[in-house]
Amino acid sequence: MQHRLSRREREILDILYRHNRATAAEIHKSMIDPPSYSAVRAMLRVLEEKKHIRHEEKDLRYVYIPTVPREKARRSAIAHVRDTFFDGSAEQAVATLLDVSSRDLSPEDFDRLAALIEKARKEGR
Amino acid sequence: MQHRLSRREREILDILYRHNRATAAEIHKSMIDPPSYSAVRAMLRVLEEKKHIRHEEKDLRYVYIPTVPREKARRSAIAHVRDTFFDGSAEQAVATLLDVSSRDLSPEDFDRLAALIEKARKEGR
DNA sequence: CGCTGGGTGCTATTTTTACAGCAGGATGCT
DNA sequence: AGCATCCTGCTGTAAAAATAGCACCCAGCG
Repeated sequence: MQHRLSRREREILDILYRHNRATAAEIHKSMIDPPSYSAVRAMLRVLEEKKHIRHEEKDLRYVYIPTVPREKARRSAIAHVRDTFFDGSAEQAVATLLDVSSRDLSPEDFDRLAALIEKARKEGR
Repeated sequence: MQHRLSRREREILDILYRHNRATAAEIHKSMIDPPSYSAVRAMLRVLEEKKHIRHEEKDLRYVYIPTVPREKARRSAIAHVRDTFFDGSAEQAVATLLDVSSRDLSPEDFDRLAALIEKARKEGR
């Protein structure tokens, strides 16, 4: 389902997940190597037809929103990365995640992470 | 660059990252809703032209390998998920990762995870 | 040897994607 | 009112992707 997305469709959807919601103009601005504005709008129409997104009207313009809620999408995205690149090992995935993110983490972040582990440990029982 | 991949190309590349290396037949078998074998082979040729994969010859058949090493691909994949779905927060990403994986984690895994955090904390200084 | 079962290389075709352009409607200046 | 601006809706089309179908090659076997 999610796998049926074309390159641009995935790009647009990723932008929507980053922004939570966005107008056609915002999406256009966020695209890398963006096509014309009208091309973006055409894709939005297709994405909507395929039920990947929907829109609401806000101040006379459309605001687009993914139909699959972010919470659900993020879970499957991270599980997919874990399984594709880390042989299903959450541990390895965390290791890489920490490594890639290390320069942005404060001591407090580490405290919170440690607490997270303990929480998961207890809940796991 | 990585973003220029079409739907099937990404699918094939993901399979290659899961398997590390694979023959056309193995890839074909691993695809969801697979097209004909020859269709897969055509895509492999295109992927190779575009330098996303290369092949080695093993026992008279081709074994395909991603040109971008797994280690590098996994780092950018996980950073991408973190940024797209978790507002760049490694902490949130770890939380979801643990949640999604919790039923597969042993007490020893939690020990290792805790150790991982401490290690990252020290290295971060 | 002659056939069969894999594999490869190449090519042709259909379907999808990616894209741009234009008409039309509301708003808000000036 | 007239004009510019920003939006939507629709349509056409070039390019790329997805796919199938050969022809050919080589190894193994009866």
